[in-house]
Amino acid sequence: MIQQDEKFLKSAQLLRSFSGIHRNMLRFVQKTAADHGLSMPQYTILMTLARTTEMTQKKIGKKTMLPKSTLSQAVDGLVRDGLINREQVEGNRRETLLSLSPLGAELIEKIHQHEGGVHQVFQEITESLSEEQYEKLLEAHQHINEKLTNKQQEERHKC
Amino acid sequence: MIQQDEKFLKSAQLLRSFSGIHRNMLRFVQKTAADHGLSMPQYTILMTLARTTEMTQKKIGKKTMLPKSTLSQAVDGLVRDGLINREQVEGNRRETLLSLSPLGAELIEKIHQHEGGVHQVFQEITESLSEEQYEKLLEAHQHINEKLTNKQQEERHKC
DNA sequence: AACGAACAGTTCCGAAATGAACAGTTTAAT
DNA sequence: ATTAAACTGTTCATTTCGGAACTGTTCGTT
Repeated sequence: MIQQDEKFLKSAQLLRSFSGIHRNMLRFVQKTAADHGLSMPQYTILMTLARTTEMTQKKIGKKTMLPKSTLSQAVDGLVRDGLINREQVEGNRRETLLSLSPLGAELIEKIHQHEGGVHQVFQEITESLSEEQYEKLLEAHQHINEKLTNKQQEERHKC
Repeated sequence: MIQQDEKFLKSAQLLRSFSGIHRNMLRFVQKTAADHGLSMPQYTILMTLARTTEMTQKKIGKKTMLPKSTLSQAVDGLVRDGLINREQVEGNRRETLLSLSPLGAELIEKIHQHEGGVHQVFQEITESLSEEQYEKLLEAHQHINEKLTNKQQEERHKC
Protein backbone atom coordinates (compact mmCIF):
# COMPACT_ATOMS: atom_id res chain seq x y z
CA MET A 1 0.00 0.00 0.00
CA ILE A 2 2.86 2.32 0.83
CA GLN A 3 4.48 1.27 -2.42
CA GLN A 4 1.30 2.23 -4.18
CA ASP A 5 1.52 5.69 -2.71
CA GLU A 6 5.12 5.97 -3.74
CA LYS A 7 4.27 5.12 -7.31
CA PHE A 8 1.49 7.61 -7.34
CA LEU A 9 3.72 10.35 -6.02
CA LYS A 10 6.32 9.63 -8.66
CA SER A 11 3.86 9.80 -11.50
CA ALA A 12 2.25 12.90 -10.04
CA GLN A 13 5.60 14.61 -9.91
CA LEU A 14 6.27 13.78 -13.54
CA LEU A 15 2.88 15.08 -14.49
CA ARG A 16 3.55 18.30 -12.65
CA SER A 17 6.87 18.77 -14.33
CA PHE A 18 5.21 18.52 -17.71
CA SER A 19 2.45 20.93 -16.77
CA GLY A 20 4.92 23.36 -15.29
CA ILE A 21 7.10 23.43 -18.36
CA HIS A 22 4.08 23.81 -20.55
CA ARG A 23 2.79 26.75 -18.56
CA ASN A 24 6.12 28.48 -18.78
CA MET A 25 6.43 27.77 -22.48
CA LEU A 26 2.94 29.02 -23.11
CA ARG A 27 3.82 32.46 -21.84
CA PHE A 28 6.49 32.85 -24.48
CA VAL A 29 4.35 31.41 -27.22
CA GLN A 30 1.35 33.59 -26.43
CA LYS A 31 3.52 36.67 -26.45
CA THR A 32 5.18 35.72 -29.72
CA ALA A 33 1.83 34.96 -31.32
CA ALA A 34 0.28 38.20 -30.13
CA ASP A 35 3.31 40.23 -31.20
CA HIS A 36 2.88 38.88 -34.71
CA GLY A 37 -0.87 39.30 -34.84
CA LEU A 38 -1.74 35.62 -34.61
CA SER A 39 -4.27 33.80 -32.49
CA MET A 40 -3.05 30.66 -30.76
CA PRO A 41 -4.72 28.31 -33.24
CA GLN A 42 -3.25 30.32 -36.08
CA TYR A 43 0.18 30.11 -34.54
CA THR A 44 -0.21 26.37 -34.13
CA ILE A 45 -1.25 25.92 -37.73
CA LEU A 46 1.58 28.03 -39.05
CA MET A 47 4.14 26.12 -37.03
CA THR A 48 2.71 22.86 -38.26
CA LEU A 49 3.06 24.01 -41.82
CA ALA A 50 6.54 25.32 -41.19
CA ARG A 51 8.29 22.03 -41.83
CA THR A 52 6.38 20.67 -44.79
CA THR A 53 5.19 23.92 -46.39
CA GLU A 54 2.01 22.19 -47.50
CA MET A 55 -0.52 19.86 -45.97
CA THR A 56 -4.22 19.12 -46.26
CA GLN A 57 -6.52 20.73 -43.73
CA LYS A 58 -7.64 17.32 -42.57
CA LYS A 59 -4.09 16.32 -41.76
CA ILE A 60 -3.46 19.54 -39.91
CA GLY A 61 -6.54 18.79 -37.89
CA LYS A 62 -5.14 15.40 -36.92
CA LYS A 63 -1.74 16.82 -36.03
CA THR A 64 -2.90 19.78 -34.05
CA MET A 65 -6.04 18.24 -32.56
CA LEU A 66 -7.85 21.50 -33.08
CA PRO A 67 -11.63 21.20 -33.44
CA LYS A 68 -12.56 21.62 -37.06
CA SER A 69 -14.63 24.70 -36.52
CA THR A 70 -11.70 26.41 -34.85
CA LEU A 71 -9.42 25.18 -37.58
CA SER A 72 -11.69 26.45 -40.31
CA GLN A 73 -11.91 29.91 -38.80
CA ALA A 74 -8.23 30.17 -38.05
CA VAL A 75 -7.36 29.15 -41.59
CA ASP A 76 -9.77 31.78 -42.84
CA GLY A 77 -7.82 34.45 -41.05
CA LEU A 78 -4.47 33.19 -42.26
CA VAL A 79 -5.69 33.16 -45.86
CA ARG A 80 -7.14 36.63 -45.44
CA ASP A 81 -3.78 37.84 -44.19
CA GLY A 82 -2.07 36.24 -47.17
CA LEU A 83 0.06 33.95 -45.02
CA ILE A 84 -1.18 30.70 -46.52
CA ASN A 85 -2.92 29.58 -49.72
CA ARG A 86 -6.00 27.43 -49.79
CA GLU A 87 -6.65 25.36 -52.87
CA GLN A 88 -8.73 22.39 -53.90
CA VAL A 89 -6.79 19.14 -53.79
CA GLU A 90 -6.44 17.43 -57.20
CA GLY A 91 -9.03 14.75 -57.80
CA ASN A 92 -10.79 15.22 -54.46
CA ARG A 93 -13.05 18.15 -54.05
CA ARG A 94 -13.69 17.46 -50.40
CA GLU A 95 -10.24 18.10 -49.05
CA THR A 96 -8.40 21.38 -49.22
CA LEU A 97 -4.69 21.76 -49.51
CA LEU A 98 -3.07 24.46 -47.40
CA SER A 99 0.34 25.77 -48.32
CA LEU A 100 2.65 28.44 -47.00
CA SER A 101 2.82 31.61 -49.04
CA PRO A 102 6.14 33.45 -49.33
CA LEU A 103 4.76 35.94 -46.84
CA GLY A 104 3.93 33.12 -44.46
CA ALA A 105 7.37 31.62 -44.79
CA GLU A 106 8.85 35.01 -44.10
CA LEU A 107 6.78 35.39 -40.95
CA ILE A 108 7.84 31.98 -39.73
CA GLU A 109 11.45 32.90 -40.25
CA LYS A 110 10.89 36.08 -38.30
CA ILE A 111 9.28 34.14 -35.47
CA HIS A 112 12.12 31.66 -35.37
CA GLN A 113 14.67 34.44 -35.07
CA HIS A 114 12.54 36.47 -32.68
CA GLU A 115 14.76 37.56 -29.83
CA GLY A 116 13.38 36.26 -26.55
CA GLY A 117 10.88 34.00 -28.30
CA VAL A 118 10.39 30.33 -27.47
CA HIS A 119 12.55 29.19 -30.32
CA GLN A 120 15.54 31.24 -29.27
CA VAL A 121 15.07 30.31 -25.64
CA PHE A 122 14.81 26.66 -26.51
CA GLN A 123 17.94 26.86 -28.57
CA GLU A 124 19.78 28.13 -25.52
CA ILE A 125 18.23 25.41 -23.42
CA THR A 126 19.21 22.73 -25.89
CA GLU A 127 22.76 24.01 -25.89
CA SER A 128 22.87 23.83 -22.12
CA LEU A 129 22.05 20.13 -22.19
CA SER A 130 24.74 17.53 -22.71
CA GLU A 131 24.45 15.45 -25.85
CA GLU A 132 23.51 12.46 -23.75
CA GLN A 133 20.93 14.34 -21.75
CA TYR A 134 19.35 15.58 -24.93
CA GLU A 135 19.19 12.13 -26.47
CA LYS A 136 17.76 10.51 -23.38
CA LEU A 137 15.23 13.25 -22.96
CA LEU A 138 13.99 12.97 -26.49
CA GLU A 139 13.90 9.22 -26.26
CA ALA A 140 11.84 9.30 -23.09
CA HIS A 141 9.48 11.81 -24.60
CA GLN A 142 8.97 9.69 -27.65
CA HIS A 143 8.24 6.71 -25.47
CA ILE A 144 5.75 8.67 -23.42
CA ASN A 145 4.06 10.07 -26.46
CA GLU A 146 3.59 6.61 -27.90
CA LYS A 147 2.07 5.37 -24.67
CA LEU A 148 -0.27 8.31 -24.61
CA THR A 149 -1.47 7.82 -28.15
CA ASN A 150 -1.93 4.12 -27.56
CA LYS A 151 -4.03 4.76 -24.50
CA GLN A 152 -6.02 7.25 -26.45
CA GLN A 153 -6.84 4.71 -29.09
CA GLU A 154 -7.80 2.17 -26.45
CA GLU A 155 -10.24 4.62 -24.97
CA ARG A 156 -11.52 5.39 -28.42
CA HIS A 157 -12.19 1.73 -29.09
CA LYS A 158 -14.15 1.29 -25.90
CA CYS A 159 -16.76 3.76 -27.09
CA MET B 1 26.28 27.98 -40.59
CA ILE B 2 25.42 24.37 -41.07
CA GLN B 3 26.11 23.86 -37.39
CA GLN B 4 23.70 26.66 -36.66
CA ASP B 5 21.02 24.85 -38.61
CA GLU B 6 21.75 21.66 -36.76
CA LYS B 7 21.33 23.37 -33.43
CA PHE B 8 18.10 24.89 -34.54
CA LEU B 9 16.73 21.57 -35.70
CA LYS B 10 17.62 19.96 -32.40
CA SER B 11 15.90 22.58 -30.34
CA ALA B 12 12.90 22.57 -32.66
CA GLN B 13 12.57 18.84 -32.20
CA LEU B 14 12.65 19.16 -28.45
CA LEU B 15 10.04 21.88 -28.64
CA ARG B 16 7.83 19.68 -30.76
CA SER B 17 8.15 16.76 -28.40
CA PHE B 18 6.94 18.93 -25.56
CA SER B 19 4.04 20.29 -27.55
CA GLY B 20 3.07 16.85 -28.74
CA ILE B 21 3.00 15.38 -25.28
CA HIS B 22 1.06 18.32 -24.02
CA ARG B 23 -1.56 17.98 -26.73
CA ASN B 24 -2.00 14.33 -25.96
CA MET B 25 -2.17 14.95 -22.24
CA LEU B 26 -4.69 17.71 -22.72
CA ARG B 27 -7.18 15.34 -24.28
CA PHE B 28 -7.24 13.22 -21.17
CA VAL B 29 -7.38 16.18 -18.86
CA GLN B 30 -10.22 17.87 -20.71
CA LYS B 31 -12.22 14.69 -20.65
CA THR B 32 -11.60 14.13 -16.96
CA ALA B 33 -12.50 17.70 -16.16
CA ALA B 34 -15.68 17.60 -18.21
CA ASP B 35 -16.69 14.24 -16.76
CA HIS B 36 -16.51 15.75 -13.29
CA GLY B 37 -18.26 18.97 -14.18
CA LEU B 38 -15.20 21.19 -14.01
CA SER B 39 -13.94 23.85 -16.37
CA MET B 40 -10.26 23.73 -17.20
CA PRO B 41 -9.33 26.59 -14.87
CA GLN B 42 -11.33 24.93 -12.12
CA TYR B 43 -9.53 21.66 -12.68
CA THR B 44 -6.20 23.46 -12.56
CA ILE B 45 -7.06 25.19 -9.32
CA LEU B 46 -8.28 22.01 -7.69
CA MET B 47 -5.14 20.13 -8.68
CA THR B 48 -3.02 22.94 -7.33
CA LEU B 49 -4.83 22.77 -4.02
CA ALA B 50 -4.60 19.00 -3.96
CA ARG B 51 -1.18 18.87 -2.38
CA THR B 52 -1.35 21.62 0.18
CA THR B 53 -5.12 21.66 0.88
CA GLU B 54 -4.96 25.42 1.42
CA MET B 55 -3.38 28.36 -0.29
CA THR B 56 -4.11 32.03 -0.84
CA GLN B 57 -5.75 33.02 -4.09
CA LYS B 58 -2.79 35.21 -4.94
CA LYS B 59 -0.43 32.28 -4.66
CA ILE B 60 -2.63 30.11 -6.78
CA GLY B 61 -2.55 32.85 -9.36
CA LYS B 62 1.24 32.77 -9.37
CA LYS B 63 1.40 28.99 -9.58
CA THR B 64 -1.20 28.51 -12.26
CA MET B 65 -0.54 31.69 -14.22
CA LEU B 66 -4.26 32.09 -14.72
CA PRO B 67 -5.46 35.68 -15.29
CA LYS B 68 -7.04 36.99 -12.14
CA SER B 69 -10.45 37.50 -13.64
CA THR B 70 -10.49 33.90 -14.77
CA LEU B 71 -9.27 32.80 -11.39
CA SER B 72 -11.90 34.79 -9.56
CA GLN B 73 -14.74 33.34 -11.59
CA ALA B 74 -13.44 29.80 -11.47
CA VAL B 75 -13.09 30.01 -7.70
CA ASP B 76 -16.63 31.35 -7.54
CA GLY B 77 -17.90 28.21 -9.20
CA LEU B 78 -15.87 25.91 -6.99
CA VAL B 79 -17.17 27.62 -3.87
CA ARG B 80 -20.72 27.45 -5.19
CA ASP B 81 -20.30 23.73 -5.74
CA GLY B 82 -18.98 23.35 -2.22
CA LEU B 83 -15.62 22.01 -3.35
CA ILE B 84 -13.52 24.69 -1.69
CA ASN B 85 -13.92 27.24 1.08
CA ARG B 86 -13.13 30.89 0.71
CA GLU B 87 -12.25 32.87 3.84
CA GLN B 88 -10.55 36.10 4.74
CA VAL B 89 -6.91 35.65 5.67
CA GLU B 90 -6.09 36.64 9.25
CA GLY B 91 -4.72 40.14 9.60
CA ASN B 92 -4.97 40.98 5.92
CA ARG B 93 -8.32 41.73 4.46
CA ARG B 94 -7.06 41.90 0.90
CA GLU B 95 -6.03 38.32 0.43
CA THR B 96 -8.37 35.37 0.55
CA LEU B 97 -7.47 31.93 1.70
CA LEU B 98 -8.78 29.04 -0.32
CA SER B 99 -8.98 25.60 1.20
CA LEU B 100 -10.23 22.23 0.09
CA SER B 101 -13.53 21.14 1.56
CA PRO B 102 -14.07 17.46 2.38
CA LEU B 103 -16.20 17.29 -0.74
CA GLY B 104 -13.37 18.76 -2.80
CA ALA B 105 -10.86 16.32 -1.35
CA GLU B 106 -13.24 13.51 -2.20
CA LEU B 107 -13.54 14.70 -5.78
CA ILE B 108 -9.78 14.91 -6.12
CA GLU B 109 -9.46 11.38 -4.88
CA LYS B 110 -12.04 10.29 -7.40
CA ILE B 111 -10.18 12.04 -10.19
CA HIS B 112 -6.91 10.46 -9.16
CA GLN B 113 -8.44 7.01 -9.26
CA HIS B 114 -10.42 7.71 -12.41
CA GLU B 115 -9.92 4.80 -14.77
CA GLY B 116 -8.41 6.00 -18.02
CA GLY B 117 -7.70 9.47 -16.60
CA VAL B 118 -4.35 11.22 -16.90
CA HIS B 119 -3.28 10.19 -13.46
CA GLN B 120 -3.81 6.51 -14.04
CA VAL B 121 -2.23 6.69 -17.48
CA PHE B 122 0.76 8.53 -16.11
CA GLN B 123 1.16 5.98 -13.38
CA GLU B 124 1.41 3.30 -16.05
CA ILE B 125 3.86 5.42 -17.98
CA THR B 126 6.00 6.00 -14.94
CA GLU B 127 6.08 2.30 -14.25
CA SER B 128 7.22 1.63 -17.78
CA LEU B 129 10.27 3.84 -17.30
CA SER B 130 13.41 2.55 -15.69
CA GLU B 131 14.42 4.16 -12.43
CA GLU B 132 17.31 5.84 -14.17
CA GLN B 133 15.20 7.09 -17.04
CA TYR B 134 12.75 8.56 -14.60
CA GLU B 135 15.41 10.31 -12.61
CA LYS B 136 17.15 11.73 -15.66
CA LEU B 137 13.90 12.86 -17.14
CA LEU B 138 12.82 14.68 -14.04
CA GLU B 139 16.23 16.21 -13.65
CA ALA B 140 16.23 17.50 -17.20
CA HIS B 141 12.75 18.89 -16.77
CA GLN B 142 13.73 20.69 -13.64
CA HIS B 143 16.71 22.18 -15.39
CA ILE B 144 14.58 23.30 -18.31
CA ASN B 145 11.96 24.78 -16.05
CA GLU B 146 14.56 26.82 -14.23
CA LYS B 147 15.96 28.15 -17.48
CA LEU B 148 12.50 29.09 -18.62
CA THR B 149 11.61 30.96 -15.46
CA ASN B 150 14.96 32.73 -15.51
CA LYS B 151 14.41 33.88 -19.07
CA GLN B 152 10.97 34.99 -18.13
CA GLN B 153 12.31 37.18 -15.38
CA GLU B 154 14.92 38.62 -17.71
CA GLU B 155 12.21 39.61 -20.15
CA ARG B 156 10.20 41.02 -17.29
CA HIS B 157 13.10 43.20 -16.24
CA LYS B 158 13.59 44.63 -19.70
CA CYS B 159 10.13 46.16 -19.63
C1' DA C 1 -27.42 4.23 -61.81
C1' DA C 2 -29.49 5.44 -57.06
C1' DC C 3 -29.43 5.56 -52.46
C1' DG C 4 -27.54 5.90 -47.89
C1' DA C 5 -23.52 6.34 -44.96
C1' DA C 6 -19.22 8.33 -43.98
C1' DC C 7 -16.50 12.16 -44.66
C1' DA C 8 -14.23 17.28 -45.17
C1' DG C 9 -15.14 21.66 -44.34
C1' DT C 10 -18.18 25.83 -43.16
C1' DT C 11 -21.54 28.42 -40.52
C1' DC C 12 -23.74 29.78 -36.52
C1' DC C 13 -24.73 30.26 -31.86
C1' DG C 14 -23.99 29.55 -26.96
C1' DA C 15 -20.37 29.08 -23.45
C1' DA C 16 -15.95 30.04 -21.66
C1' DA C 17 -11.94 32.94 -21.02
C1' DT C 18 -9.78 37.43 -20.96
C1' DG C 19 -8.71 42.49 -20.47
C1' DA C 20 -9.99 46.72 -18.51
C1' DA C 21 -12.13 49.39 -15.28
C1' DC C 22 -13.26 49.22 -10.64
C1' DA C 23 -13.62 48.94 -5.19
C1' DG C 24 -11.44 48.14 -1.17
C1' DT C 25 -6.97 47.41 1.55
C1' DT C 26 -2.29 48.00 2.80
C1' DT C 27 2.17 50.30 2.72
C1' DA C 28 5.21 54.09 2.59
C1' DA C 29 6.37 58.84 2.22
C1' DT C 30 5.59 63.35 3.38
C1' DA D 1 -2.28 62.15 9.87
C1' DT D 2 -2.87 62.37 5.01
C1' DT D 3 -2.20 61.11 0.67
C1' DA D 4 -0.42 58.55 -3.12
C1' DA D 5 1.04 54.25 -4.95
C1' DA D 6 0.93 49.43 -5.06
C1' DC D 7 -1.71 45.46 -4.22
C1' DT D 8 -5.72 41.75 -4.15
C1' DG D 9 -9.77 40.49 -5.79
C1' DT D 10 -14.39 41.43 -8.38
C1' DT D 11 -17.35 42.92 -12.16
C1' DC D 12 -18.51 43.72 -16.67
C1' DA D 13 -17.96 44.01 -21.78
C1' DT D 14 -15.66 41.88 -25.33
C1' DT D 15 -13.46 38.39 -27.71
C1' DT D 16 -12.41 33.71 -28.66
C1' DC D 17 -13.42 29.13 -28.90
C1' DG D 18 -15.95 24.84 -29.62
C1' DG D 19 -20.14 21.86 -30.40
C1' DA D 20 -24.06 20.99 -33.38
C1' DA D 21 -26.28 21.44 -37.39
C1' DC D 22 -25.53 22.08 -42.18
C1' DT D 23 -23.62 21.74 -47.32
C1' DG D 24 -21.39 19.47 -50.59
C1' DT D 25 -18.42 15.31 -51.87
C1' DT D 26 -17.03 10.50 -52.12
C1' DC D 27 -17.58 5.69 -51.43
C1' DG D 28 -19.92 1.37 -51.02
C1' DT D 29 -24.11 -1.29 -51.52
C1' DT D 30 -27.98 -2.78 -53.84
